[in-house]
Amino acid sequence: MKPTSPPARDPWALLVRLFFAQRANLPPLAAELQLSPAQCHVLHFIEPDRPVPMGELAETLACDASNVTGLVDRLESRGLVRRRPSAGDRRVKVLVLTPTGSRLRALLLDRMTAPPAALERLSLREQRALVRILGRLLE
Amino acid sequence: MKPTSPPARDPWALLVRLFFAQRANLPPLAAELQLSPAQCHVLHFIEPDRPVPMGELAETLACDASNVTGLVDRLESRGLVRRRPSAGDRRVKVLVLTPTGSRLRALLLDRMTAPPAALERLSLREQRALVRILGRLLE
DNA sequence: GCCTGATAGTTGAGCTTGTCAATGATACAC
DNA sequence: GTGTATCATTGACAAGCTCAACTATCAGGC
Repeated sequence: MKPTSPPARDPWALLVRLFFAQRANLPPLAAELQLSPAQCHVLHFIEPDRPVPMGELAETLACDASNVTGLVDRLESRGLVRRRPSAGDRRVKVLVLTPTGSRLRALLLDRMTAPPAALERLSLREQRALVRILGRLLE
Repeated sequence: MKPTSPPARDPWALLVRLFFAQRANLPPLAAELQLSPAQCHVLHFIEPDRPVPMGELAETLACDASNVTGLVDRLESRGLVRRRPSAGDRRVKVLVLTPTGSRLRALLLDRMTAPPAALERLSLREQRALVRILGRLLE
């Protein structure tokens, strides 16, 4: 007895299931690149040539600022990221990728966006529809 | 210059972006239910009336078995989960939800599957197409 | 100029998450 | 039976994470 389905609930429930099913892929991928999952998130968020204030990173990761300190400490000690003073505000430090970090990030993104086999089974028409719909979700 | 797009790569890249954009929602939701994100994953995976061997949980979470031990220890001490001996194999222990755990899980799923506003903006036609395509991805 | 209050990042304590190596109990093949 | 593989646990330890306290800086009013 479910005459009227709640609006937009079914597609989202499916997406959540897809998230969880896909979630297990990150740990092995991270291990392959000698990173932790958390470090992958940081690296993923810092685009080359777009310095990111540490506070913005904490907000994006939905975690405490002091956590970002340690996270960045470890990435910096491995030469993947550098802290630099911000031009306008001397309290903030912005994060930039080193060349090594930039290369590792490219590798990470490449691996992460390798589509699972199930996607290949979709017809071209379905793939295009999916791109269009997801584009609207992300805008 | 990208005349031919690699097959199935674009839709997956979009899905990955959606994963990351949505990822930040779990920590606050978990905190609201007095759980950690990891505990949410465990609770999410144990369906009521479907006992799960601990080893299967470790595999699904892509983590070490000893990690599951601690995770379950804390959930069990809070009365959300119980360990029970397996009928067929006396080495394995299966996990079952307590009534409390079952209620909390239902609450969690309800909150998790509350669709973000962006989904409401899709037309009914698009929502149906999304359901159909995602269903094929998950089968 | 000088308070006052807010903000960015760090530090230290303490818990949880996660790994690895070793262990005890059980299953299974021979 | 004996040997070997498997399941869960334990202990040691690194990393992730939060909270409270602290320093340095900013921004507003006077």
